[in-house]
Amino acid sequence: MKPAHRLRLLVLALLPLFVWAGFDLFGPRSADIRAFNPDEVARSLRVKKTTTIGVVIPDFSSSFFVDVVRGVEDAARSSGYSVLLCNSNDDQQQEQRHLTVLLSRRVDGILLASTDLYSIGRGQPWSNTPLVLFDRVPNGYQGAAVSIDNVEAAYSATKYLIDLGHRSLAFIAGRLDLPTASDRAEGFRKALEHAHIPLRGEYFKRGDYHPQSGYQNGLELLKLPHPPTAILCSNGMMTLGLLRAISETKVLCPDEISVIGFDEPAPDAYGFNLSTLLKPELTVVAQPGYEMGQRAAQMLLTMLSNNEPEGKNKLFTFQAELRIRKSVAARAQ
Amino acid sequence: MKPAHRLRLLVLALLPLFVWAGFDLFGPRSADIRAFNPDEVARSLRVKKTTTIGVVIPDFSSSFFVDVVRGVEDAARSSGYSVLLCNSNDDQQQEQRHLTVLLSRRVDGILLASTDLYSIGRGQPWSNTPLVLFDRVPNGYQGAAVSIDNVEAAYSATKYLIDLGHRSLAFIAGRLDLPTASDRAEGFRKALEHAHIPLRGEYFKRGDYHPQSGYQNGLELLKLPHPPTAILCSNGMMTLGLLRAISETKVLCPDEISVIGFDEPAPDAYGFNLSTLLKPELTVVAQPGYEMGQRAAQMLLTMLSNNEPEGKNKLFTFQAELRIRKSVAARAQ
DNA sequence: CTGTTAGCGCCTTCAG
DNA sequence: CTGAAGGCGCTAACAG
Repeated sequence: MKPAHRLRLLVLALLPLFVWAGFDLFGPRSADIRAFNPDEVARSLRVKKTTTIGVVIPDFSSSFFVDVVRGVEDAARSSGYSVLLCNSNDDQQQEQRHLTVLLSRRVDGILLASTDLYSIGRGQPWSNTPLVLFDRVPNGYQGAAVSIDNVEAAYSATKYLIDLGHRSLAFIAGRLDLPTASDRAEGFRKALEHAHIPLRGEYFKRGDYHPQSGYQNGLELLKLPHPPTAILCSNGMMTLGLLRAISETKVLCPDEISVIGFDEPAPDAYGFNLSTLLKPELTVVAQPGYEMGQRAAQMLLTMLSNNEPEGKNKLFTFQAELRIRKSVAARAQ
Repeated sequence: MKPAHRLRLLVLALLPLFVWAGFDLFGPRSADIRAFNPDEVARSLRVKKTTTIGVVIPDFSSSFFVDVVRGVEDAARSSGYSVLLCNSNDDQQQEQRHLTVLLSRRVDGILLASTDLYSIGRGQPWSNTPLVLFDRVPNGYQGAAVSIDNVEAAYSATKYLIDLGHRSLAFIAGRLDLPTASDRAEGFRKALEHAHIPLRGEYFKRGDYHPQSGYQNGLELLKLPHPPTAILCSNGMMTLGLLRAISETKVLCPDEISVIGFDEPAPDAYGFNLSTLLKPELTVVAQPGYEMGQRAAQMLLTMLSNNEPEGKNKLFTFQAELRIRKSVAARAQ
């Protein structure tokens, strides 16, 4: 018998004595705040599970993505998961690097709004870490994803403008290699087509989802010999830039130019939103960012607990909501 | 000699032969995209270092904290660190739970804007995980922290109002148990005192840093028999609520009421900020959130690389900036 | 049912 | 310089 064994035996033999004598051996210890604090790293190594999910967003300035992350964080936390947050800054290399890091850190799953969908479509050799795409989902993607119907969203916003009498409609598109951008563009085109309104080339602007391009394209539109009477702008950051352009050129909104933006340009705060306080109060197509994040996380967690690395063709589609405020005016024909 | 050894020996003996014969044994493998993807979990366990930092913020709706996180993420990433993001929702229990989780996950360090400074002041038995406080730093805190001089910031904003002729000044305070809130209140009081302006009790409102309290307190102030001519509001979320109250009551700003808010109510986006587009364009005391986050992360990383768990009394203090826009009007005496 | 052991994948040390 | 072994802290499997 080794000395260690002998000692243990001794302790065990004496234990009842102490207890009987009334010593509170365990009370204070278990009441101690730092009770027992297991090493999750070691545990993760052993059980091959980190209880951590990685989320990669392309833009941390965009309140839409911040909302998504809020939703993800809430859902993850309530299931005991932690979230590793990565910002790709809309840079493919960064995104790749982030994904590599997440995989090497053995996250249990990944939530991704990709800036480089080509590599997703190609089917990355991503081990078999479960993946849920959000917001940016390739058409026909065969996997778990959450998104909105961008064609429909842009279509109905455009139709709203047309129904109010607008015939000179401009569109500021995002990066057209992204499905969100091309789908919104398609929705816009479709609505015009259905109303038999020709689309003038100079009214279709191609931006990149960043504020400057909204500003620049806005300026160009406003300074056209025949400026449009309404502009649909395909994301929140560009809308910011567009509003700036409008304010600088002193064009009156909505009197001279009507505007609809995609996304609230500021986070929803307990029922208030800054859009309400803008001049003019901005009419927007609002995506339920928080809910999308929550949902995406839940889908991922379900995949994890059911042990199904492939999301079975599940695409959850949310409805965008046209929030009518005061940046759109009716137009006499 | 065990069979395994024998096999290995054989392989080693034959290796040169294959190489000599021109077989490219390693080329394709090392050129493979998934090259070698080490298990960071195992590595972390071995080297007792996770290259991960935890950051705990109290409010994910606040664009100030989002800015901070952006800064943290950038700094962390550029040093190869990942960040575990936690939102305490201004709830002490959540915060405790998050901290416990972060410690059990063996993060290398923690960045914290605490909602429960009492426990920090008490000196938590936090192992010796390096900690950098940001934004919310107890007075006289003996550790690494980054913050702004809140007394000074509120003082100079108040002085600005006084210099413009205002004598009926109201203040909407945050949670006064937090140093940011009490310091800003103190700065406000000091400025009045120095100008020999008495502080009327009904002009000093106590909020909780959330939008509703800005709304509620704003409403109360505006409906006073003798309403103030200017309001200083101590954070961005409450300012949102206040603006809402102003807009609902149709009190004219800045003509009837001047307003200064703390923090930009929306994230800075490449030089544009929504404040510029609000009606009225909002004058604010802006904290450099992004820089604060960057700095806090850098301080932490330095502590890590120098292996100094105690930040040596280092408090880095940023300057807040009064961004004068159009929500403040001069007042004839 | 309790107590022991093997090994997760890596790095560091030490032997050859 | 190259290769083998031990062990980080944990848990699942197994032995008593």
